[in-house]
Amino acid sequence: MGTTQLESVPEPKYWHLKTVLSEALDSEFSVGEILPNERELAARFGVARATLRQALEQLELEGRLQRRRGVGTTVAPPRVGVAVGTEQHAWPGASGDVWQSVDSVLATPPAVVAAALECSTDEPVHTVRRSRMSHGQRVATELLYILAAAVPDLTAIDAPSGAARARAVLRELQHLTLEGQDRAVELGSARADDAKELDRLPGSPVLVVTTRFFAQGRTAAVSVATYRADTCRLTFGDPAGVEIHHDPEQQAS
Amino acid sequence: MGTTQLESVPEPKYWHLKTVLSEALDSEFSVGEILPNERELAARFGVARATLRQALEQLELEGRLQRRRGVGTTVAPPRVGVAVGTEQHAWPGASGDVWQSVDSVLATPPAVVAAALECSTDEPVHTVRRSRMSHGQRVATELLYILAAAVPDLTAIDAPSGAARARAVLRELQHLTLEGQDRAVELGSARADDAKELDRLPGSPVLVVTTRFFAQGRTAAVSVATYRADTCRLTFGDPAGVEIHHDPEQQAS
DNA sequence: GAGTGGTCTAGACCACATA
DNA sequence: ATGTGGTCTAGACCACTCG
Repeated sequence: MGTTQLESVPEPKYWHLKTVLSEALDSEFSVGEILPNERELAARFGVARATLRQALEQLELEGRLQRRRGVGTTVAPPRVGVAVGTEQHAWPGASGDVWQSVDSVLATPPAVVAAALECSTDEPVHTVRRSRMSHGQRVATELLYILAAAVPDLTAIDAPSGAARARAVLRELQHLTLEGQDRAVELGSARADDAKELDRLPGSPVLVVTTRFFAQGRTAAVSVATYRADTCRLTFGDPAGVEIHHDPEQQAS
Repeated sequence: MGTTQLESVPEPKYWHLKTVLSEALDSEFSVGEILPNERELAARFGVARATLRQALEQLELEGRLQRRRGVGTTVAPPRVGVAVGTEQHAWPGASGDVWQSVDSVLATPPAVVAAALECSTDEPVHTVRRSRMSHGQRVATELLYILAAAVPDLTAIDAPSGAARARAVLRELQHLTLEGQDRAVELGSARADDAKELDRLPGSPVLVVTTRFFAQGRTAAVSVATYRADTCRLTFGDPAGVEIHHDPEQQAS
């Protein structure tokens, strides 16, 4: 029989490509090194550029590559561990908080937030914008919604917005008794404004951490934090060493 | 001046499409409803199918749509909340555990796991495969690696593999004192085997939850759990109501 | 201005589910 | 057998960065 055993389950080209590239990254490239451009790589592997890009997209999703328009594709460093669960049972802005206040205004909440706060969409909330750095890079942005009714003394504040106002809101928050909190993580895609601040394109994958803070028998505040999914590994609970040399990313066995 | 103000920052077509579709989903479709097929939709919006697909991909990533080859595209139900942090400080397999054992073998660990376990790649580990259901759907698969040295009595077990063996391994584990644990969440793409079990295509986005268990002064076990990112919202900490009506997914403001 | 990645097109064929 | 989404191609142009 001249017919050799054909691939009974032919792997998609981009999948195979991804495997080959992944191995090449491990053995022939070092962190920060720049890869040949997409047209060159596609030609080298004998595929269309779109197919090559499909493989690159997955590798970027897994945190192996970093692509920047006008610059090129580089080998990404291992994901950084970012502690999310350590400030257990403390209000945002408590001492030791790693977030930096950017701005704050008093406004009505978007519908989704109003639902989480169990309030109507026309009840005023303080909206605080914060950002978080890690390893010299901005890794997350946050929108913090605080029921205006929960921090009544704040009406004395004059400034209508600004970082100083944000800090004043958070300072006021510390006087409340935190009765509990709640956290959820899910996949999302970056809104235009978050993307810009995180130096990513709109739509790039992010990990959305939603935290609800309970006080006075109700949900008093909600935080929606948006982390870069490509560069971050969120860590929880008992801290400790943060190693796992290279990250347990998935890949064809 | 005849020149009207042009869009100084022209939005990509697929981004605009995504916004339009997203609004249509909210107002004109109900959960489970099937959308027109891709060729039809592309024609209706006057774009190439590839462009339409780019929009659909993002909506699927955000959990708004579900696409199945040979079937069609349907409106996805809201993401289900899946508790991840409640069994705090208990071994896998303890009473109340929501995971179902599937199989177990004694083998040498992959390099990444060996690093997490701080052991060499030729030290034997029990590898237990488990899966997790929620709301009638399989939402996660897990590979649990347990240092063979940590459960020495197990050598008495005869069966070389199988679910019964898996349960025996976990039963043995309960005798150890759990000294602490460690958890991390990151984005990954489904390996071929996990994808099959989760009824997804290889490479689809998943949330990878890595848990390390400490006993006898070292890392005694490591769990790598793979959750469907499209359908799951991982919840942590103090449980409570799991509401947030529709999910704080990101989108063009 | 040259070179990069990002977007978009119009087609083709394939794998899969269903009737 | 038909219709669906998934893969792939070969081109074009655009937005961005940098020398």
